[in-house]
Amino acid sequence: MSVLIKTIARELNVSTASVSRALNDQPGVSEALRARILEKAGELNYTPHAAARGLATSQSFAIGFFVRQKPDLSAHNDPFYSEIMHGVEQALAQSDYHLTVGNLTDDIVGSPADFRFIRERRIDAMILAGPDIPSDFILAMLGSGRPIVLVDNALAFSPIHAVNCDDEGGAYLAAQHFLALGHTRIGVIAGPEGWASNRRRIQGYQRALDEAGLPLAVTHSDRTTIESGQSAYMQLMTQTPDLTAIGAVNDSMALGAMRAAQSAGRRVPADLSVVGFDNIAWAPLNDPPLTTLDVPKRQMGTEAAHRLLGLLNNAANGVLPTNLTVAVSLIERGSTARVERG
Amino acid sequence: MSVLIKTIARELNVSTASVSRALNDQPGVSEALRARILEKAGELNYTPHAAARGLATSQSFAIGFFVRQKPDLSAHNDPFYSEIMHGVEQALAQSDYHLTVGNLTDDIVGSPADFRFIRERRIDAMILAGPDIPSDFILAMLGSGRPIVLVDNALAFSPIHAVNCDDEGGAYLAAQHFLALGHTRIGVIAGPEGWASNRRRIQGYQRALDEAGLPLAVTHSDRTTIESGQSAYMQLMTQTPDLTAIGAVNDSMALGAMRAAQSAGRRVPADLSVVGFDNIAWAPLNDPPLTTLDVPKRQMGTEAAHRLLGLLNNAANGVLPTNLTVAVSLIERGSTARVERG
DNA sequence: ATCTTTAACGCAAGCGTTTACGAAAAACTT
DNA sequence: AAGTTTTTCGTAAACGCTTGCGTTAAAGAT
Repeated sequence: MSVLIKTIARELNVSTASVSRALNDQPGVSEALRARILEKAGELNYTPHAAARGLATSQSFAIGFFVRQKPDLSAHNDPFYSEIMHGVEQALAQSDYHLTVGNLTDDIVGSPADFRFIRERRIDAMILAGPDIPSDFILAMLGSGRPIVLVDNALAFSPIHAVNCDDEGGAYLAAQHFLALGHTRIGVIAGPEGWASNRRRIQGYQRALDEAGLPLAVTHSDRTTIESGQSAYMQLMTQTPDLTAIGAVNDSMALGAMRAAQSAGRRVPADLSVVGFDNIAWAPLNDPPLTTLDVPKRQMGTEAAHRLLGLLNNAANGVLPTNLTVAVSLIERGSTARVERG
Repeated sequence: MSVLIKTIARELNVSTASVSRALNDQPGVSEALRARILEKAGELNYTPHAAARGLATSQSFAIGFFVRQKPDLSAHNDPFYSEIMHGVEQALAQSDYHLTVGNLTDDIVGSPADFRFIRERRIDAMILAGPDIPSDFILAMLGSGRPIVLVDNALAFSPIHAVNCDDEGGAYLAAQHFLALGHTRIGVIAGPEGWASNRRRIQGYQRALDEAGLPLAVTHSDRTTIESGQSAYMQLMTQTPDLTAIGAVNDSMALGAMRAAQSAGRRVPADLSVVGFDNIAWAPLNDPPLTTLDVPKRQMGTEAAHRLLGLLNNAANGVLPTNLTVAVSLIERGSTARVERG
């Protein structure tokens, strides 16, 4: 019926042990035998049985990609994590591992102890994505001993592998862009103060303006949706009506702010420049197309996967946790312009 | 160390066979024993070892979600399949199965014979998503004997389970909407003639206009992007300049057409009504917000998953292939209006 | 030519389940 | 009360692979 290791062994009159060793490039087989085995395996079109191998080695050769979707995020329904996942999948395609996915629901983060993927040993390692994963949960997962890398998240106190984008640097870039266009009265629209990425993005703006000796007006909102962008705009403008440039902490808020400005009679970019963050899919489709910061989601995925594979190979000698931040780049489009003189 | 079936057996002084039977609700254990075993299992926090179980039963308890991304589709970068995947994942969360994902690259569809997920028995069943999967490949997968359901695809000649949206009905709805608004000169912008869903959508428009005794102008394009929407608009308008309503075969093309119309000085919806198809994420964000047909992606995913689970359970008595088409609904937004009189 | 080291290979015992099959006990027959 | 059926449970053999250990053969050292 199906061709097993013992099929090859029988046909070649060798032991299954030798076949196994040959197939896995392990020492203990002469080159001559190895060659014969490999050839026969190809000829018979042999494929290892994943479960059997898994049972013997207590590995699953599966990597879990688990994301925690904020309700907010599904609102601006952005293929952010999908893109990252594609990156992961792409990187894994070269390897022996395959990808299994899951959603970190409230139930799961609530009681990490019965996270089935771990308990049933269905994965060898995992990627945890999303800013809203409780650190308790992360620590619990860490306790399972499996390699983990965080994406779009990080632990403040405990060392762990993580890949994030350069929030601070990106925001700094945006601020520089404003300054280069001659803006001097600049504001930023942000989400909840608690989110780390939010804070870093604000800091980026702050640093640039500090360097230029200019003030920065900041408004917080409790969400990061289009609607909250609109209301944040109102609030910001009543405080500091003379702003000529607004940076938002993400594209949704930027879009909201733009809309609010437009319906208040201000033209973008003639009267007001605005830049977003993330470069979500419809940023270029807006009217005017949104200037924003592109975060290389795909690359973040492949980076995370490569790190994981590295950990899996050197599982013995613990690689020390690295915190990778990938660079973001400014995409100049139609929503920013040189400030009107006067 | 870790708690196994034999741990429970030893503690209770019974055989591992009984424990296994009790845990899987199989006959052959008295209710009394079953209860004791279940209790002890809970107490010890026992979890089955997936690989071992898989080896014994030759099942993996994994379901594959494989999508073929058209280059086109990644262009309008729409979380279409991600949404479907979420639906699948959600439905599977209740079951014993978990989800593993993969991309159907050219390599894979090119040589189905070495699709590792199948060969290494890593999955019990699969969902194949995307209109561009060659039927050769689908047939090859079918040959593996595993349950399969197609999403956003269907085989013309061979019976197979599939879930699609009601392309024809949706288009009919859109046409009705135009008619109700008083439009009489209506056109449609479509992609490649070869695509089945394209054809069905055109047919929907056609049927409604036939019933109303009105003509329908159709333009094809070789892609379905924003750009091709723009050029298709030009083409359509040179042929039939007096159109007051345009239906597009998807939202990207609709947006392209709208943009082209606007830059040609026509106001939407005052001078021209347009409706899309799919209700992609940025449809409501456009200016004006795009009237379109919402296809319930999430639901398509859960339906597909439920079908698969059904097949998995009745694997013995072959369920006859069903072709489910889910209803789409018209979302009226700002891009359509009553035709100007005169 | 003998002794020691090293490499090549086979044997067999796992890995943690499930599941025929058979034995013993319990439940019905008449 | 003895035979028959049914239920309950245990024994042991898979499932397909990996790997520690022992044996034999090859190679090196003296």
